[in-house]
Amino acid sequence: MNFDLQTTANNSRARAGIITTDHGKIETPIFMPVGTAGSVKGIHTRDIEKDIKAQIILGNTYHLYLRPGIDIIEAAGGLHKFNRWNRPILTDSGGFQVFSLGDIRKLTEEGARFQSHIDGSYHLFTPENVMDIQRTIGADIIMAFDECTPGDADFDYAKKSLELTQRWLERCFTQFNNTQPKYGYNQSLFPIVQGNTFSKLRQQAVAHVKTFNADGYAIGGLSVGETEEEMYEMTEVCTADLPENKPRYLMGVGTPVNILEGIHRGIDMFDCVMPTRNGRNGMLFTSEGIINIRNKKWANDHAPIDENGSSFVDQYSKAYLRHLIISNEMLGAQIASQHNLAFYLWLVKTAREKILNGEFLGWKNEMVIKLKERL
RNA sequence: GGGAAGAUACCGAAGCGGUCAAACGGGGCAGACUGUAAAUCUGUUGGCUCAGCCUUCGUAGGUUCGAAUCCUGCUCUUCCCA
Repeated sequence: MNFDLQTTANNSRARAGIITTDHGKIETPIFMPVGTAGSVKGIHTRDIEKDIKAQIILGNTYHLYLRPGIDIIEAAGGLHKFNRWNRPILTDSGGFQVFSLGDIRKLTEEGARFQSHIDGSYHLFTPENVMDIQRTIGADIIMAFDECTPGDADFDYAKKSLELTQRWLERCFTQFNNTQPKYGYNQSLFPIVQGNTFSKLRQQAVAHVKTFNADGYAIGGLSVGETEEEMYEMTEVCTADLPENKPRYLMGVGTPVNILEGIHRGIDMFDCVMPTRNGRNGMLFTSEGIINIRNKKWANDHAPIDENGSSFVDQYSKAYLRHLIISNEMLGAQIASQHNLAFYLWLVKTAREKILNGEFLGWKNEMVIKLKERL
């Protein structure tokens, strides 16, 4: 994997670059649709590629390991062949599930013992087997196995947790470096910066991850309950010290505003379930603001969902989409998800253009005001 | 024509003398959702000058300190027999 940093804005840390993988190029800043179980919920890969114009999607180690199981993915020839997405894929390690499945998991030095949310069976994830599983899934970018702490964790817990994440990271790289890709193309391992909302811990974490000279670096443990101000502050603390010539990935973020603010602070890659999950639940993100399409005021509004939207689904009327969502028709969830993803990809593409032509900061400040609007 | 059961809020349906403006489900309205245990979850759903008051349980009367709950007439619905 290679990263070509093209431009850095002069009055912002915003950057434009190109990541090159064996499955193609990714123009940054980029938003990566989340496809946890091997599918971006409700959207065909054809539309992900040609309509939404996504350049890379996510998968999740935990979910794919539990179902269908890595033996099946291996027999398919890897996730790209299994889900027929021939462009870059990034897999999350299951570290986020250490956080979100908090009730049914136990942490030890060795790893995390989980109970499957599907059948209650017990499983152990270690840095080593998570690397092996991600080798088998075959994503272009794989993530270190970490502990993601809740936003309200205190300093002592955050410090202990970071230290565990750091020891796990050493083991991740050892295992990664001692194993080979299975399908003939390269994989890159991204470490994850933790440290919760404590600048000192974040700085220590950044210094530690840099020692691995990785192909890219992720910032984790944000958008997990802390305030937006804390999230922005921690992002800045991290990007200040991360290498310029490597992509930075802010995990799990966020709202369209969060993404613009993240780009402004030097982030190159984002992922979030919000466009798809919130879309299924009737929330639309548009360049004019946020729409709750279930609200009665749209019932007889026959104007397009988003007149200037980049997706073909944007020409469906608000009244029709509302009818579909209210009626629990699956097409409604599909249209809403597709619209939101197309909007997110339009947003980062436009941000990239503005960075390249030197207009980013002014444009960003205008957009942030509009994007917070409730229609 | 004879007999039986029943009529409860937007719909379905509990309640069977006081703690009932009335359980529960659906529908309606609104909110939440940030490396997806989520096509999920939460709140609300008679009116008002809103910690109180007013009007509601087919309809008209009655019994009672007190009725959605008991009694009588009427109207309608469903089922059974002819």
